[in-house]
Amino acid sequence: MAIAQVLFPLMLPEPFDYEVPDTLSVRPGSYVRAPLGKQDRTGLVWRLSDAAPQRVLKPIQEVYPTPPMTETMRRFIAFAARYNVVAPGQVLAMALRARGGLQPSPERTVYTLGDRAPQRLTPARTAVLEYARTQPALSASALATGAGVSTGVVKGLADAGALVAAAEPVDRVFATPDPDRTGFQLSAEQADAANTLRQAVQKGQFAPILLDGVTGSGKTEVYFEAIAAALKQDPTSQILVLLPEIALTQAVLERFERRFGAAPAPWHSGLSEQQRRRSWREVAHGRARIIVGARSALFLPFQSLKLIIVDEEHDTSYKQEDGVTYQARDMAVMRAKLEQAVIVLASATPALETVVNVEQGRYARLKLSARPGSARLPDVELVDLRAAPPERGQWLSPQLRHALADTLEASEQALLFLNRRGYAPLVLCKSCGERLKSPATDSWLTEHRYTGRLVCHLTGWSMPKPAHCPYCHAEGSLMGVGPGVERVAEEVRVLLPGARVEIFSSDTALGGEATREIISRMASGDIDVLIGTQIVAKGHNFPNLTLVGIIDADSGLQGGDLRAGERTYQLLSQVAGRAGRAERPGRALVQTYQPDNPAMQALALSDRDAFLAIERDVREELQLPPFGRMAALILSAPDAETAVTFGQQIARAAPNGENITVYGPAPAPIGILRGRHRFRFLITAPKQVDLSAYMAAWLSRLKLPAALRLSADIDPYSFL
DNA sequence: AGCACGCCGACT
DNA sequence: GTCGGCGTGCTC
Repeated sequence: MAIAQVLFPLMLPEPFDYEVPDTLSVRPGSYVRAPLGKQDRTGLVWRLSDAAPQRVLKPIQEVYPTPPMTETMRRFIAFAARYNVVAPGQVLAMALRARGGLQPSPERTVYTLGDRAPQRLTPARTAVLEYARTQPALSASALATGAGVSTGVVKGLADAGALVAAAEPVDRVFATPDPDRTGFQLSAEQADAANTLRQAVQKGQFAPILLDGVTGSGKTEVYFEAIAAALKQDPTSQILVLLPEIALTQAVLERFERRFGAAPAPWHSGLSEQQRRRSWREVAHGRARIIVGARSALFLPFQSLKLIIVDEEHDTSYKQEDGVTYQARDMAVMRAKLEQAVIVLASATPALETVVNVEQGRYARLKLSARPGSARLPDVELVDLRAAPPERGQWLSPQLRHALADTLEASEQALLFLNRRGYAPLVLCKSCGERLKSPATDSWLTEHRYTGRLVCHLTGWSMPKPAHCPYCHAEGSLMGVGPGVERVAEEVRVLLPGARVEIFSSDTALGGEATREIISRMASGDIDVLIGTQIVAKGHNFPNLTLVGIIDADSGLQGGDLRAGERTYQLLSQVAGRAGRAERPGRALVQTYQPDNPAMQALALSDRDAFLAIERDVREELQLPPFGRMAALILSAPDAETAVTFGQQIARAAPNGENITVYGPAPAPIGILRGRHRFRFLITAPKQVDLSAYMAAWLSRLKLPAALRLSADIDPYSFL
């Protein structure tokens, strides 16, 4: 009797054994339904074995009609689980996040014109037949709505034989992309880079390549050629393009569609259940060729993955912090290695880790230096706020005010960047001094004037702005402190009464439609001053934009984050790069209280490499990543007291390791979240130490009450 | 993740 | 006396 070891998408320590009935064809990687406890659950056959069973086994109930998960993918799941110190089942859960994708598409009934005319023709019937003549096959309700009648008329015509019913899958297959459509006109430098990528793809081996190109140098056009090469190379090849969630816009998908004549399969958190199962099924069957998605797309069960693109590879949103903690860019490199695929990391401001990998010969580098046409990088000027601060209650320095007025005078556009949503990031009571915090979470409430609410940006909780202070009950004493985009907009409207001012943040641009509208109005010159958060940093091209103002360049430098300087540099240089993309020269004004900070100096000189060199030396000196390793252990408990008590116990259980240092427990950066108190340990070790194994050993020694939650974070991003 | 088992508070 | 709270542990 064959035994199948089935892995379930649950937090179980190992796969479970099942009997394989003779009637079923079960292979390693098969998706199966098997009884677990009271009910049947979906699992994955991890291995087959013919050892004698140690106990009476339950039989597998069903094998789903999906091609088995490849051996490579199963090895990737095992690797990701081990590396990130979670159960393999938890990683499998990420690979199976589409109920319904395992089954064939549901079908619906659609109607086309038949060859028989109905005996009796009423006006309603005529309307339906007329409408059906001009349309492809439609459902009864679509036909009825289109013709302005009820579905009964459609049914009647079908019964009479005037309409013919046919079954059609609800989830359509994705159209095959065409690599031979004319691509973009490439410059010599771009064509060189595209050629190198093409050759790497044709070799069919693991090859990590940094595509290092300044903003506007055409990285996308270049990696499109690598995609075209992979499509041509092999009719089954699949290509994964990872984008930061915020960059996954309709406009980006349309760009793929223009180049390849077919829309790619999308994968991100905003998909509907139907779209999700469609993408999942088509990927698992190997039919979807190009998949464009956010970080979680990395865990899709590809059949034949030949090329991975990680666009904006430095972007911190590749670091997943909720649930299973992982760095999608790093996991993508490992996946490419297992798949023997090419991986392209694209960025104008690559992460230090990536640059060091290039330096040490592990990654190749392709450089794109020029902006096509006559466009130049903007001149960046630092505005020293210590010397010329804005007036009280204002956020624009005199220098930036003048520049704004000049820009509008010249009929050009300006962009003001402030990475703070809402009106004011802090609300306090003038009378008792209390700061308003989110319930059960240690985070300030942000005032939003547009909606009149106080919002917690961490949990999404909100309430209308109260008339009385909730603590001392003074009336009208609540005051918003500090700037948000709404307040800056208010200031600009006073300064430039005639200007057309618009706010662009995730609050004002929730739907894809609103986002597109604001971008197209900016592009066509219908907005004079756009005030935006991080959302404006990504890839929009505004030809008449000549002034970028950065309101608070220092905001990213606070907080205990070893990458704070790097991140600030990356974000600000990306925002500054929005200015002057067409023929007009651009100018960026950076307001800062720390003009001597290396990140600010590098911005002013547009000298990324000098900045990275300094940053690199500091990290090497202190043996920080990527020269040393770090991990965090996060403990969360319903109250601070238990957290502290068990924190001591956990600290005592830390295994000894040569050169491994354990710091903590200390309150975590987000000390209280959703009513849970969080503490954390920080672990540092030399590069060669296997910190994942160390963390796993530590966790396995602990037996704690279920109310406590403990999770490891390998290569943590924020710490202190 | 479900689901059952089990041991302490307020109800017919 | 029981109904039921959710803490703990098991599922091949």
